[in-house]
Amino acid sequence: MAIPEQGSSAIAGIGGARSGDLFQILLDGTPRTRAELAVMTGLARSTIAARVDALMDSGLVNAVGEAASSGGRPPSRFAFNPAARVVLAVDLGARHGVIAITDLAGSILARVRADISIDSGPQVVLDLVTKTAHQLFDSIGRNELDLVGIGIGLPGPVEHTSGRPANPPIMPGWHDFDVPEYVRRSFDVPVLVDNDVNIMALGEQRTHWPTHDNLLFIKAATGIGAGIISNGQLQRGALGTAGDLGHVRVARGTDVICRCGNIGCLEALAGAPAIAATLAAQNISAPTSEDLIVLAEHGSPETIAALRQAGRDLGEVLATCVSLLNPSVIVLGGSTATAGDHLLAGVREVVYNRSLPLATAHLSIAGARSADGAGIVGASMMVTQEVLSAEAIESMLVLRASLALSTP
Amino acid sequence: MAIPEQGSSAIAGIGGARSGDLFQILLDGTPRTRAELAVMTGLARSTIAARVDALMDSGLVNAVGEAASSGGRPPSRFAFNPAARVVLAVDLGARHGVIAITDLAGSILARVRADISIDSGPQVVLDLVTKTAHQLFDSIGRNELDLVGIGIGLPGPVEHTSGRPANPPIMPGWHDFDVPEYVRRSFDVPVLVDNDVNIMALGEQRTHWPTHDNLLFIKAATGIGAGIISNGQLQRGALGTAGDLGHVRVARGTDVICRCGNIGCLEALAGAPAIAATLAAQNISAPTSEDLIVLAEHGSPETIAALRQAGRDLGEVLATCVSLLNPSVIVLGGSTATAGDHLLAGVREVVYNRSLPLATAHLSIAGARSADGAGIVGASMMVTQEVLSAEAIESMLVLRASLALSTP
DNA sequence: TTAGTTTGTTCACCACGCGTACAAAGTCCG
DNA sequence: CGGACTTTGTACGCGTGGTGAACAAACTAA
Repeated sequence: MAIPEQGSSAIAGIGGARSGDLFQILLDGTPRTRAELAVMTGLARSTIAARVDALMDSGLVNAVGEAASSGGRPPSRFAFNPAARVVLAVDLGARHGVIAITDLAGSILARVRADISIDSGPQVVLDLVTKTAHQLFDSIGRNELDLVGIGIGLPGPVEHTSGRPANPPIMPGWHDFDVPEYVRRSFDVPVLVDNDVNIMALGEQRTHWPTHDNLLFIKAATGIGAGIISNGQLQRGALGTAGDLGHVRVARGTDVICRCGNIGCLEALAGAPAIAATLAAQNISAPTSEDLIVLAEHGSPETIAALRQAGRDLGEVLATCVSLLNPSVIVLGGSTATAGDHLLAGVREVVYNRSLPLATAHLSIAGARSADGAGIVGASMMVTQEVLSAEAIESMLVLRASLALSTP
Repeated sequence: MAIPEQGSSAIAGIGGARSGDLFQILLDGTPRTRAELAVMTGLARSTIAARVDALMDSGLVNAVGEAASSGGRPPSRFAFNPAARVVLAVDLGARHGVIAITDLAGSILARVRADISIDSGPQVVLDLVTKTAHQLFDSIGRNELDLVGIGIGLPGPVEHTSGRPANPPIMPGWHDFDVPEYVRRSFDVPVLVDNDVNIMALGEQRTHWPTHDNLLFIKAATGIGAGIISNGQLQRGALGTAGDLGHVRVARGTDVICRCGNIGCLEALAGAPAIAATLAAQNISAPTSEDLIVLAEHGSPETIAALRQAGRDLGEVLATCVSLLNPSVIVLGGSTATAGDHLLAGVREVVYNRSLPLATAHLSIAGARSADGAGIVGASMMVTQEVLSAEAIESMLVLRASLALSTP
């Protein structure tokens, strides 16, 4: 005998769970049956059926075989289909950039690394990006109409809401340039722009630390910057320059002059050029970050010592950050962090010594896990987070429905 | 001739703006007409009328006279009625606490300052709080049924989601005590608990800096702590200990031992006891913060110098915080900040010198404006923010409607 | 006073979602 | 192997909520 479903319809519709909300449940990728979705949402089975149909029509949800029967007719299962659409993810550095097409789960379908000088100015750089993007679409034989959005990471401060760089030091000509507007001339989809460190932080958090809502990502290379995720959200500050740790003063370096004109800046002590200079003074040549990595791998004592000291300097600043933000993880990325675990060791040494036990008891300090491409994944995530939101899905489905009506 | 209202009903209901959402618009206090609300929400005038009626029935919205006619029947106007319900706001310090009843806008209707030793333990303290609360209700002659929630600020780290203090150093017996559960035995309403600094930060931001979404509040007294508002939201960190700046190392104090066992802590240099000790070494007695304020007002050069130096030490730490968080305001509160503008001057001196121009160009550093009671207002705001949310209002109205049906 | 305008209220219509009924497709047991 | 049972999937009547139009009320302007 079938159990009568649900009671009073006086409170019907209060939940207000629409197709978009249903989709949010499926976003984790787990295949689910209609019945499971019904109990999760509290909606009637008939309603779920209609919603699932709409989502299947759009392609965003796929049937993925049947589940085991529990004594009756075996239910079919449905899951989010990340392959339904694609995202264009762009990570631009000072001298080169990575342009990639990913699916909706952030998996890279195609990628190209190109030599791009960011100082050629926005038009030149972005034209090259869009041209490369068209080629990528050709190479994987995918329709450009499947593109739902573009995410771009830039090596400087960006006002994320408007997508305009704000006084970027190494990006002449980019100040206040309307990146989304320009890119949308080539691809008419949402264009989201952010600082490259923020994007890497997002990529690391979403892929490797999903249970940690308070993560501090550090990129240590030529410059030193931080991406802050608090309460699960990227924190960008008032002008989008949050995380700019390069020019924080460190006690040790009272006599070191930084390129910013101040003395004792973290970057002037622990930035990649500073480490190279330290080694040069000991007659060790390591002009590039690759050199540094090789030296560290071969166990050069001077290199290891220099990296460890850089880690201590960085750790001094991070100890303050830990007290202020109380993160549960610090992730160290960037070329300097990749050269063995020496930087990491220096950071750990100082942070665990300096901070209160309460703040460090549950604090992990780890190296970045997405060796390369954290930026790409983060750029893709930034887009999907916005484009796959309940509201966005909802309006997309409504649009499709009205189109279907007008062309029967 | 009347203009036909609205078009296709195919997209009807997509907005999903219910009574709760309507109420959010009215929350700013501005009186509005039904017609204005209709264009703002996009809902039909008839729908607005029903929603407004429901809100008026609940008392949360009041008619506030008529607006000027624009050639036809003059419209009546409606506005949020903060007097409809009350909030119990409690701000507990180490040696005394303030207990107040506020309206829904945070205006204080009645308040009492009581001598409470926080180290008497949670039961004793909270019993006194609830007893005092009952008396306050009597004194203003208001029904306790009008109470919608209780906000409590405690002088130590609190896990806000559960309302349990986490290893608070100066609150023996409070660790992991379920404050909401205990208080709810006396008043069966939502009980929200947070760190006192967080609450003060919230109060300052909501009352005096509503346009600044990135605010850093500093309380400088015996201890030194920060409340972080980023992106309009309080940031509490992984364990609720974010903002614990007291034990960050400052370069100057390499030989000062702090009570935490470490050396060079900010608190050991710039905390109120440290300032008192500096003055005592110069044969100036200022054991309490009131003494300090009097001395500063009378222009004692030693006092001013000590405060200014404390400001510089604090500024050194805040310079790092500015680089990390990129706030648009830093607000200095607490007894030390109240003793003239000397602490403020020291902070400004160092922060503006140390930080990059980009971060400080639009940065204000100001003294707290709610001389007293920022904690109370913040505690009240914390409650209203939750209790007046769209969802909360929605379910309250639904509840009222069903009660009205059952008792005709 | 009268025409015109805008607000406030009532009411029929319509779409959406719910719950029920029933067919379809399995499992389990004799 | 077939019938009893269980669970999924689909079709359909019904109630609710929101809309838009019609109309009454209240005021301005000529």
